[in-house]
Amino acid sequence: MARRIDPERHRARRLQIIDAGLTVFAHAGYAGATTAAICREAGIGSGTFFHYFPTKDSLLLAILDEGLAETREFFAAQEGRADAVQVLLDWVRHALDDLRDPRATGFIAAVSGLSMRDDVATALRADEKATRTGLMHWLALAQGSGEVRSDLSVDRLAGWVMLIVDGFAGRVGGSADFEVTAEEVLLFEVITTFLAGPSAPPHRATQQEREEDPHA
Amino acid sequence: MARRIDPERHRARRLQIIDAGLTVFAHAGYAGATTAAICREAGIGSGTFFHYFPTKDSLLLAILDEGLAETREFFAAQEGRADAVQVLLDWVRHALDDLRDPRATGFIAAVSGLSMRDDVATALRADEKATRTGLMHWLALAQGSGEVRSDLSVDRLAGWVMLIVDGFAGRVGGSADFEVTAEEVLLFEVITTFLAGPSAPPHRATQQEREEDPHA
Amino acid sequence: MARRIDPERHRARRLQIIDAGLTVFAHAGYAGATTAAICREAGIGSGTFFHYFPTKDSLLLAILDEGLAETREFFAAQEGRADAVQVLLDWVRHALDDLRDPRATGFIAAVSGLSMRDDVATALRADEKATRTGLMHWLALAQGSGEVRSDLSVDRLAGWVMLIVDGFAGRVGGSADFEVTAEEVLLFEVITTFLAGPSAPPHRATQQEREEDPHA
Amino acid sequence: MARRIDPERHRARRLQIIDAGLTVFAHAGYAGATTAAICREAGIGSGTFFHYFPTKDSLLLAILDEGLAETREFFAAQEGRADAVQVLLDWVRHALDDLRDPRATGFIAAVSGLSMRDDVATALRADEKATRTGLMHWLALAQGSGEVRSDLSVDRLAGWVMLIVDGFAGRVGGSADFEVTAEEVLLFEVITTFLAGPSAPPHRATQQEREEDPHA
DNA sequence: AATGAATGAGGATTCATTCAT
DNA sequence: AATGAATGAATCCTCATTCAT
Repeated sequence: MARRIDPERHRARRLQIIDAGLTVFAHAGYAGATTAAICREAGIGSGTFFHYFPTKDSLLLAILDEGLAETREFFAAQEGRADAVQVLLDWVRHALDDLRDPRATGFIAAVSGLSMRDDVATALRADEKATRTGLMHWLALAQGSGEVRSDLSVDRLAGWVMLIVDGFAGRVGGSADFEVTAEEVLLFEVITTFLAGPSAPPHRATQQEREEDPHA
Repeated sequence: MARRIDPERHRARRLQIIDAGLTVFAHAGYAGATTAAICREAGIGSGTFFHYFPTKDSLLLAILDEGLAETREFFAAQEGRADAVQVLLDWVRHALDDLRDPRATGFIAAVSGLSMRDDVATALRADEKATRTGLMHWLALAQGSGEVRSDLSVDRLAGWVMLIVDGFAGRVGGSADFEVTAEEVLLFEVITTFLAGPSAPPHRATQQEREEDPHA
Repeated sequence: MARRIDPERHRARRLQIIDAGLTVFAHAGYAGATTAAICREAGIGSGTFFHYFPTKDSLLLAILDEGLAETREFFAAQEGRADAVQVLLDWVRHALDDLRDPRATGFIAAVSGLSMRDDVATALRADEKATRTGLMHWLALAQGSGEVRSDLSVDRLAGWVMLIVDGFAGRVGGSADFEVTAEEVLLFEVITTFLAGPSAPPHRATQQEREEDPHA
Repeated sequence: MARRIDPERHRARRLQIIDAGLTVFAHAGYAGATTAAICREAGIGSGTFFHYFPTKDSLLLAILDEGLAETREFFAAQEGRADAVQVLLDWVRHALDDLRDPRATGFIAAVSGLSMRDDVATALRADEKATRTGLMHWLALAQGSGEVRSDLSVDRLAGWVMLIVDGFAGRVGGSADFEVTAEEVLLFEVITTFLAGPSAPPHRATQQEREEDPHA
């Protein structure tokens, strides 16, 4: 009787290799990550690797795809919420959670060194578009309720929020003394201030409220 | 009349190779940049390349050194100025000018993929430290004159200014529709707002208000 | 009621794989024929393949053995015939029929590229020896009845008949515009002429002339 | 002062590698010929090999090209001759000389196993077309002078002469006891008889003359 | 018997680097 | 100083074969 194909097992192995790839890419960079090292990390033979991924490149793209899927899942999970601004901040929190995986920044750095490659660029664009689209939806709502500045298009707002978060991610990877937990407060301040816009700084208002609140 | 070694000529050739390296690294990434391609770009033979740089790595480090030197030159040129805040903004302008070289973002991306390597990390840290030190000097002055928020250390302020500028640089490289010239206004807004801090709205209009309403 | 091993079924599967091997070897050459491709062609899993043949090599040798068996069958079927020359020509016809299988020439070409391997060389020699032996028998009879030239040994005659047929087979595979059906007439002419020998023109027209002009 | 590019040296090295390739392909077949073995045979490092030939395939094609060039040279050297039939027989002699290189038949066998590959097929077709064209020229002349049968087109005649020579070449490689020198007489007989055609066997005439001559 | 996931030896190819000229 | 031919270590990948189910 034929051995049944077990999709569970296949998917598990695949994720195991993806995880190993993430680890080794993050530690050694893409070029420095030999398939042998990835196999060692995954605890498999080289043949098995190529049984699951036709090329080393395809593993990279699979990881990027996984990231895209995660992004989509995040936004799909927010559907139906009413507090647009909180969704935006939750996305930032979500991004920060990713950054707590010590491999994240290394991987991001490794991939950014490959952005001249068409396949990588396409995958990166897909991820960034999914994020941008997701953010724009809530930014539009927040603009509608007056919680977010209206002097900039939602597209531009989304881009700038991502810009700030990306810059933050770069620091996390770059400086050893830049800790997510220690710096996240400031991140929220900067983003909130930015979204409030020049004429009605919300963060300041919030702080004032706080100062006034204790007496209440 | 034996021809003496001409240091001028030597330095010119060296710069020529550095320039070619910058171009090819930016276009192809570090691993994708073969020494052969760099030689072609520089219009020299491979032997000549290794006459000037012992290894491909050393060329990369030389480029990074060049960047460090430029950073130091910038700050050296500001010495003696009295308008601290303007110096800070001039540094941002200076960084933006660098980004107008189309190779800049590609090179930055290429290098960030190598940050796990000790030699590269050291060079990057040196550059970032020079910048940070330079900024901190003027931030301290600006704090002293009350033009910059004092709730954060100059170290942290410097880090965050760099964070924002780095995030900006990442966008310039990443999205084709993110133009330096179109977006720089917003960059200045974000940085100015950040430096002003939550309690002091930085926007010009806001600043004018401040000047008019110092007693409040 | 334990299922007994079914030799019929086993033999059928074996032939199915042999047939697939012939097809794929012919299309892709020996090295280019992956066991995976053969399995696909045969509609079986790789495990099944190695259940029937211990190695890819052994499949090749089995195909060659099959050819040898066929050769032997052919000559066994001729036993007892009296018309030696016709048997020889029937063998040519038989060889031509083989060539009508479009896979034949591809397979022959593939195998000839392996003739430096001892096992293949041995198998090829066995086939060629069976053919040669078969032909020699009838050539000897034909020589005895004066229908075939006697200035050459039967061994040499057999070799040359095979040489011509092999050359013909090579053309069938090599040129798209060399059709078996169109060219076989000439093949019979050349072989007949060769077997008749220099002193006895074999072509019918020529023979008629001869009969009419015996004094010349 | 720059090292001068020495085209002589380059061509010599190239031929050296081609020669080694011919040897190893003939001995081991194409797939069995590792680039390492070719380099060992040529006495060079693997890097040098790929300095002269971008791929192992390209070496094979270069060898085939060399064969094509040789074919063209042969026919170019015959230009202006008046004895068409002798030119044809000289071509056969030329082909036999090639076969005296013990590597020739092995190489031919190796290549015929690759004829399903487009690049190889194209190269083989080019060689065969050059030969065919060359032969057709002299066959036409010989037909004009009545020395060669006219019941077949020159195209077909050329194909059949090549068929017979190819069959001969196959035997040289296949059987250890098929010696060029011992068998070439018969080759000339078969070809001459074939070209004379059924109605006027020229070889027979010649033999009759011989038989009559001794008495003269 | 049948399957296909897992394996790893083997091989083509790349490319930084050396060195004779 | 300048060159580019020569080098070989290092790496990705293929594919015949094994084996647990």
